[in-house]
Amino acid sequence: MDDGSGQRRVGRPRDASVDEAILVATADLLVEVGFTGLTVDAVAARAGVGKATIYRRWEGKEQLVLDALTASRLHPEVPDTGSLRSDLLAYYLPLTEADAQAGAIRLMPALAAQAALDEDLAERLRAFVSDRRTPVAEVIERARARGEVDPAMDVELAIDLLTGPIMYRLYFSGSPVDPATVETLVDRVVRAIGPGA
Amino acid sequence: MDDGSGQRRVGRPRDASVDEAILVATADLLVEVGFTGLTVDAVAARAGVGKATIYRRWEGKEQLVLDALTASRLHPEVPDTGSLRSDLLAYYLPLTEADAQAGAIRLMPALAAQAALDEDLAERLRAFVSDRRTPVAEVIERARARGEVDPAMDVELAIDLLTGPIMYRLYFSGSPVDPATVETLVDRVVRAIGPGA
Amino acid sequence: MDDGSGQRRVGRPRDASVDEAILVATADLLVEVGFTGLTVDAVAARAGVGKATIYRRWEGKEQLVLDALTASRLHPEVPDTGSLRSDLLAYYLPLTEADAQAGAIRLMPALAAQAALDEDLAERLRAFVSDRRTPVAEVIERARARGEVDPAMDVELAIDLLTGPIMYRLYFSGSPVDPATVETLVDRVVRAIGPGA
Amino acid sequence: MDDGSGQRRVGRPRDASVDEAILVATADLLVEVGFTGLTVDAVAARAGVGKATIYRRWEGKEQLVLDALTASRLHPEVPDTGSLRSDLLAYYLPLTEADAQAGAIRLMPALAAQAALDEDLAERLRAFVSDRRTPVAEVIERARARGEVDPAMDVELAIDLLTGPIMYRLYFSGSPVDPATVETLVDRVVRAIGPGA
DNA sequence: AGGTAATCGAGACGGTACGTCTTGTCTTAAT
DNA sequence: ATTAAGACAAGACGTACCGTCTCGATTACCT
Repeated sequence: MDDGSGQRRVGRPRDASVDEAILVATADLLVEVGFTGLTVDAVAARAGVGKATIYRRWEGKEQLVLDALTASRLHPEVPDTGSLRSDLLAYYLPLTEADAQAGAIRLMPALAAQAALDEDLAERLRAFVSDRRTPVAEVIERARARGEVDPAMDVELAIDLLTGPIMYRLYFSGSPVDPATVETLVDRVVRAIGPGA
Repeated sequence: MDDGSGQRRVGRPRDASVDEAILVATADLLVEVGFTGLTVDAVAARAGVGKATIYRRWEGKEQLVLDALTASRLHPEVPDTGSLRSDLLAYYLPLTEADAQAGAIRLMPALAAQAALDEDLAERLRAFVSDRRTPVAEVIERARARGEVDPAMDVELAIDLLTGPIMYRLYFSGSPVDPATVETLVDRVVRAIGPGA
Repeated sequence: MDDGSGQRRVGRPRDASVDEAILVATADLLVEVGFTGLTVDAVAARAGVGKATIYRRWEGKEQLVLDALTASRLHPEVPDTGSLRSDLLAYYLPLTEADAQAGAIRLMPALAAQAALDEDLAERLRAFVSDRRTPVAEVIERARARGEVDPAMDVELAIDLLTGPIMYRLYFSGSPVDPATVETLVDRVVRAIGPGA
Repeated sequence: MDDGSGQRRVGRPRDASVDEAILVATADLLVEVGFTGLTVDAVAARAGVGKATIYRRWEGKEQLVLDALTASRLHPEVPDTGSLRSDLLAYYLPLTEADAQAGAIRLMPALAAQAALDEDLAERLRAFVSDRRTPVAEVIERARARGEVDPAMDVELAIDLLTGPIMYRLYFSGSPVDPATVETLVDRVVRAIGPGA
């Protein structure tokens, strides 16, 4: 009889606490030295692990970092405040805090750059991004049920209208992402996706 | 004898054709191997140039790439078709072509990643981005003069509402950027920034 | 109840066929890839054995190789042809065959190199070498009894005079070790160790 | 106009002082940690040199060590004391000192082991060995001119009769190489290669 | 018969050296 | 002073091997 995984394992099984140690070391080092400054040797040393143990689990630095991010993700709660506008503000305003902008979100361009050369990484990156979008989709669908959103509006594009400008500012234009900006953005998007005139 | 720049020059003057050769080699290689795969040695070899010659002119790979991008830019003409909607479509629809998406635009995440560690590069990146935004700003201001845009609307945010979602899709979510999407996007943004109800 | 060895044994006894398989795999691989190219992983894989099983029996690669050599040794018969000269030729001429020179004898320098760092290995190496010298000692002693050898001659040095030049040629000088050379060598040594003038 | 080497050199020439520094560091480390304990990283660090600089000049550790030995060789003076016996003692007795046996000579087995896998190294090793044999050859030829050596005696084999037993003892049999032994050895070899009875 | 304990194949583990690669600087002779 | 060529120091990369360890399964001995 077999377990559900269908995976017959011989030999010494991988030590799950090692995965944990590596991911923690990676996350810590990312904060300290950034993506480019991160070396696999440093991760191995910090985690008290051999380099081979890292390369046995991940193909390279990018996959490792992506996993470190994924593992440390705080699945944001889906806000439910009663109105589309306040739900969206509840979701997006925390992004204006310095902490949020200094954290994991900073690493996205490096991953996107690498993803251009590595379809596997690109796939994982898309999954990661998609994961973060789910709460917003839920908020919008709920609003649509209440009649606050144009029935014809594509949810994906609606999310892009919110997240896109914020990321664009953070990464490329350097314009500030502050509460006032987010509020204006949300107001404009609420108008854009509301029921047709 | 001195030139007007007040710059005292001794010895052999720099060969301007060398700058050109380096930038062309850089641009070619970027297309072939991407940003991460680009090495300064390869650029030097391709350009038939010593590495010192490159480092005498640029501070590093990132600045070089940024200049290669800037040099090869097609300063897009500011469209003037009579309406905000058709002006914006004239500007953004070309981005849906495969060529455009495979080209220089692909390199932005790598530059953004590096810019996080290098304020000088960040400054140059912002300038580059700002440069590309000017035509859209002009289109929007013209529309505002015609009464098509809310007088209170912040132009910068308006541009972010258009460019942000497109870049976000290209780099992170992997969703397609096709003519239908761009058209829907433009329609929604036109509604969002139109004169208040 | 105890066996005569005074060794109290509990648990599953060691499988003797496993020793054999490991030694055979080692000997085969030595011929194929040489001492430096030999890895314990490869021995384990070839023998169909876990690495721990090897390390349970030997302290390391060198001991293993030395045992593989010892196990595969063809204890050369002590020649007895009636004269010192023909006895010595009977013993040393086989060494001029390509097979002999390509085989185990080739591995001696690697073991000697390692022995310089490992007194235990050095001891085993000396025992191995001494083992091979015994037949020659017997030949010489027999000759001495017949009056063919100087009573004052040290047997050990006599053997060194024969084996030393041959090994030196094989390992270091690269000079050929052919039948003519061996014959001349034996003739000279017979003269050197013969009864004093 | 070209120099005699016929080698047209462009680019920065190799820095000869770097070769020196690397060889000195190698020689020092060999004494401290032995051949097996020697790492290329350690040589680079000690020499204040990048690893690539080492690999640009040598193919690996063995070639480097061999060059370090060759460079540091003290071309032993050819003794000329008037008799074959005393010339040979003048040459070989110094080998009985602990210093001599602990030094470069200790590394020969490791090199010989590697030479079995690398024809280029084997060639260099033979040249090194041959170089050390020259003085003895000269001593023997001079003795032959004086009538102390059998005109038919092959000089190479004569040298093997002296050096072979000494090396064999040092590397394999572990028997001592002390002044008394060397004296006996020389006496016996002098008898072996003297003019025919 | 059941318990105990060392064995087995498999392979993960920490550590460490390898040889390659890239970066940005420096050195040469020639222009 | 600049150029092309390429050597240089520094240090990260990903691979390989060593000798140890852990796992589940086996195989004897000893109650």
